[in-house]
Formats: sequence, C-alpha cells, structure tokens
Amino acid sequence: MDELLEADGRALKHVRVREYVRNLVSGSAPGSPAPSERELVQQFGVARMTVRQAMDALVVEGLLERIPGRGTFVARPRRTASRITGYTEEMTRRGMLAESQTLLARREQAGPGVARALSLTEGDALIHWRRLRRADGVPMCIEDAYLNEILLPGFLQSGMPTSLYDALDARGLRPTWAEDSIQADKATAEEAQLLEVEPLTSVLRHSRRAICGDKVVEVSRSVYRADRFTLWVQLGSDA
Amino acid sequence: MDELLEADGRALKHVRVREYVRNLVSGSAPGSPAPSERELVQQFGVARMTVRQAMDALVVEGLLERIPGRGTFVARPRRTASRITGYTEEMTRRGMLAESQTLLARREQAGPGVARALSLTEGDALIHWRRLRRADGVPMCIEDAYLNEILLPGFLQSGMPTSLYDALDARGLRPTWAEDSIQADKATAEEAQLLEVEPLTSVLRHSRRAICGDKVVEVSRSVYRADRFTLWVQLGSDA
DNA sequence: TAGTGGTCTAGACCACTAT
DNA sequence: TAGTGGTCTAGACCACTAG
Repeated sequence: MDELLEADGRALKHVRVREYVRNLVSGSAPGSPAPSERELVQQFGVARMTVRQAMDALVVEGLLERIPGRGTFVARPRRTASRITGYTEEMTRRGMLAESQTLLARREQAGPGVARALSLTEGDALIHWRRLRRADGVPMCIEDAYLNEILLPGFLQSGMPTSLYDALDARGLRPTWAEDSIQADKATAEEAQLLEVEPLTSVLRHSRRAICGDKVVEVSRSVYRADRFTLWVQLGSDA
Repeated sequence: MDELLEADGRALKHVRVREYVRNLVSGSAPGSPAPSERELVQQFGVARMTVRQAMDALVVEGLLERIPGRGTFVARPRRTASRITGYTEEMTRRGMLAESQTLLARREQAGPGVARALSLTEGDALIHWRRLRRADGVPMCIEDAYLNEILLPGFLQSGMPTSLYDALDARGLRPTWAEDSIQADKATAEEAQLLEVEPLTSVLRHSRRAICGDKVVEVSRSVYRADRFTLWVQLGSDA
C-alpha cells in the first residue's frame, strides 16, 4: 500500500486526498494527468464530494486545472506578483554582496508627513534608521527607514540586524503589501559625498510604505546611484 | 417574492444563489452578516452543498469570510496588485488630459534585443510606434512601442488609436502581466528638444514587457520628464 | 460507448459560538 | 440549547471528449 494513504489517520479525509495528490503531481510537467476523481474515490474509499473538495483546493491554488470531459491536469505555474523585498535580499538576488553602514539609529518624534505615512499621530515616538548601503563594496544607496516603535519593542536596544526585512520576518511582520513611488533626480551635495559621486549626478529616489495586514511596518526613502541601479518590477498575476 | 429568485430560471442553481448573495451584500460594510447557509437552502429550495458551492466561490473571490460557529460575513476588501495601465489611463487617473502625437508608425525588422523581448526571431516584421505624449498640453514623455504584427493584423492600416491599451483590450489582449525596469538618467539632446527641457535634465526611463497569457503583446521604452512625473507602484496582495 | 468533470440531492454528525 | 459553519456519504443525471 502507498504509505501516504496510511500517514496520519487523524487528518481530515479531504486533506489526506489533497496532500496525496499534491505529492503525486509535484514535479510533474504541466499537462500531466492527475488521477481522475472516481479513481481517488476508489483508492481512498471516500465520497466523490470529498475528492472534489480536495481537488477544488488544488485548482484554486493553481496547481491543477480541470478540463471538462477530459480530466484533471497539472496546470502551467501561475506568474505571481513580486515578493516584496528589501535591499539585502534584492542585492543578493543580483549576485552582489550587500553591506550596510548605520549612519543613524535613534528614537525621534514623528513629523506630520511620516506620522501620516506610518499611521501614527504627530509627535509619537518612532525609530529613524539611516544607512549607507554598499553592493560589492561600492556605495549603492542611502536609505532612511522610519519604523513604528510599538511594533518593534526593544529594536534599538537589541543591536541592529543586517536585514530589516529578516527582522520583520522574525516578528511575523513581513510586508505583504507595498506602496512605492519612484522619481529621477540629481544628488544633493551631502548625498553625492556619501555615495562617492559628483554632485548633481543622476539618482533614483525610491519611497516605500510597507504594510503587513493592517499595520504599516515600514516607511522609507532611499536614494540610489543611477549609474549602478536599475529598479525591476513585476506587475499583475495570471487570472 | 424577490425578483432575483425568479430571474433567469435557466441559470445554474449555484450561480443563482451566488449572484443573489453578491447583490445582497454588495455595498454592505465589512463584517455585515450574510444569510446563513440553511437560510438560503430554505429560500431557494436547494441542497446545502449547492449553497456551499455558491458561497465558496464568493469566499475565494474575497467577498465573504466564514467564521465557524458564528456565520458568514462580508470580508474586508482585499488589496490587489495594480492594474496594468498605459499612459492614457494613468494620466486620466491623475486628473490630467492625456494627448499623444505620433512621431513614427511603421513596419520594421526586429533587431536582436527587441526580437528576444517580443519572442520573435531577428528580422521578423514588427510595428514600431513612437509618440510624444503630453499631459495637460505639456510634454511628459516619449514612448517607443514595439508590437507583434501577427497579433495585431491591420493595426497600422486601421488608423492608430489614442490608447494602445484600449486597442489591445478590444482584441482581448489586455496584458495581465508586465515586467518593468526603471532607471534615472539625463535627457539626450534629441529627447530634450522633444520634451522641451534643457539637455542633461533628469529623466526617468521606463521599459516594459507586457504579456497576456503566453503572448508578449507590447515591448516599450519610455522616457519621462523627471520634473513632471513620479511613478507609483503597488506591490503584493493580501493572502 | 466508456470515461470525465459539472451539477445536485437529502440527509448525517461534528465542533464551535452565543444566549 | 439553538444556530453556525465543517465535514462526509451514497447516490443521481448531465454535457462533453475520445477511441
């Protein structure tokens, strides 16, 4: 007998069928046939509605595709929207070494703009974290992150992490939604000095408001050297 | 009797129930209760599985939320990824008047880069459409669009539309997926002249590869005046 | 013609919530 | 205790596809 049929007899029947089918087809090429519903009814000794419930879940998930009169097949993988990433993950993905140098990390009182963006009240305490970020040892961007202290108790005291997004992840606060704005501009004198370019060199300004559920977890403004950085974005998703 | 119960007796029962519930709750505040499943069984004289099928669809859609032991309620609207829009729709959304002046519209042979981006073979025929695009009468961007002629038969002959995306829509080719890249740069002499700015002024370069299903429907390169344009992007979606 | 998924019935028992 | 959604059964008929 298939060991998966025996595994965890306490599990719900439709879950057992679902996971059996998931394991069966994982790795199969798109278009490969899945077992027919009546076949699974026989194998598992359950009602057809139970099998349909299991298969429905996999169809909604995008793993399977039903074709009336033909059968159920492994679906072409759906394109999905970009994972929301921070600097460290993004540069690593590009095969570069991401490093950061903290220029400033302290509690501040929220000004009107940042307060609104973070869904705080003006004057509330927030964390302001400014970093010079390098890629392969060369300055890439200056990032000012503003964080809600309430969501990150002890953050400043616990030693700053390399990756803000890893730290958010660890607290179950990885953003699932982000509102970004992107502008072309020229570097100010101070920015130019930090980025090691001439003043008035082209830079890309990138602002983000990152949200997890109902909570605004990060508001940030970054300025990237235009000669080193192209922003890539994937939009939309398959129906 | 409720007129919706009578409407289109040919429709499938689960569809009738689904649309009845959709109409009933549309406009209701999140958290408002939907009818209970057994209530709908009574009202429509159908089996409970049929009602569950109807409700399942609305739950997957994100309109309803089930809470075991309590009931079914109107869900908080999900955040969804940005609709993929073109210049005309985007400027209209910003409350500006979008106008375009065609600088060039002709068949060309695909060069290596554009061929690969459009999933064509080098030397294949494509449509090259260059426009100066204004917002409220002032130059905003120059856009070079490259289109697969096979997908748009008679496009050049039929008179160019104002909105490429409307034209794609009409042919069932509205992109559901886009891969964009964004860079900061300085205007070339030619770009500066068309955009009515000084040479070396900051510009935002925006490239797009837009896809509908398996078909690459548009490859474009746009250059925006940085003093007039900020790109906005929403990323991710609720789970 | 045999097999497939799509729809539908008329029940059942369970765990959970609210009163 | 009454009501809710969650799970499950054992059938049924339909339209469609493929050999």
